[in-house]
Amino acid sequence: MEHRIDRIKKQLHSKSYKLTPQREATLRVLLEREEDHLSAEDVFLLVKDKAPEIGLATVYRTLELLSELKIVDKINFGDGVSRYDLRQEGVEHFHHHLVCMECGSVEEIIEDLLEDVEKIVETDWGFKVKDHRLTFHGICRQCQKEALDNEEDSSED
Amino acid sequence: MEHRIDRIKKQLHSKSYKLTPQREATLRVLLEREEDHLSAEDVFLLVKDKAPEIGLATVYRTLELLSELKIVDKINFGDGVSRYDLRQEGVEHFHHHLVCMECGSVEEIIEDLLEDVEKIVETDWGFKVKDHRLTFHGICRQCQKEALDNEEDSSED
DNA sequence: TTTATACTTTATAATCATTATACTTTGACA
DNA sequence: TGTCAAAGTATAATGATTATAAAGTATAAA
Repeated sequence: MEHRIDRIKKQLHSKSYKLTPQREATLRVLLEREEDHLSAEDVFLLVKDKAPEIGLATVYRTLELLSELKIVDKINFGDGVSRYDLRQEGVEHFHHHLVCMECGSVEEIIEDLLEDVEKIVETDWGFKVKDHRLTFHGICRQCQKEALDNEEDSSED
Repeated sequence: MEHRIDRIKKQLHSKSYKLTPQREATLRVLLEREEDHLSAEDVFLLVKDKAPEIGLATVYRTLELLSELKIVDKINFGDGVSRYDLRQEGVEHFHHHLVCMECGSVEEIIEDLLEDVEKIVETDWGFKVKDHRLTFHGICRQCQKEALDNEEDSSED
């Protein structure tokens, strides 16, 4: 983890930003909860454990900064809150999400499934793609299973 | 246009909703500005011209209703406002968008580019896809052209 | 034509995420 | 040590959306 923080520190310095204790605390939270999709509020509460004197606005500013530098991705699943997601190292594109309409869980897909689609867009529409956001809405494996189980139950009475 | 309104009226009735004058006025605005991506506020202001007595909350509720019935799509480009987009008739899936990072223009792609990708998601992740949202961020044809022109200008001095 | 019932709409207030403001603190460097 | 700019804090303000309460409206039975 120290390694990644160091790397990010360098990224900040290269744009003449500093890695202040507050920013570091925020980063550590994001690193520790990498698999989650935390809202600004979530991040704030978790950072508060490490650095209780931090303000909400600072967390917002830090997340905004990290987002500008493409260290995190700011995503929006349409539930009214922005969520912040650490970008995989070395992966230059936005990853995809599977949002379950039943339980609200979010899975990630790291691999790029869109290379072919991007080619089509670039040639057919003359649009130079820089980034993409792809979200599937549907039913996750777990919820499909549960739906099936319930069906079996109800057919037994 | 009357034809489409009639069709939508039937869709509403089939779920026992009524096409009230307010709902009709809202729909007409959406039909007239089909190529735009209007926010609730935009729709409100435009509907006010037709039916000045309408309230903002009614517009929100109408858009929410139309969205539930899949007559419009509620989209979010991350600018803090939801936008509402009439769904093409007979097209059962969400369409895609090309958002220009330079001029902010939004182009639409109606064709489904994701059939293959969805198959992969369903088989590899066991995720039953119901809908998808795909947005590309990049530079539109027009802005690419302008950038090129400027480059030529500056190389002339 | 009344009356009952269930929807709709309106206006306004409330909510909630996010941002702006007005200080205060910190830390590098002269 | 003193100065200055970047960062941070607390709090207020903003702006999109939603909830609420009161009033209106259509429909169908009496």
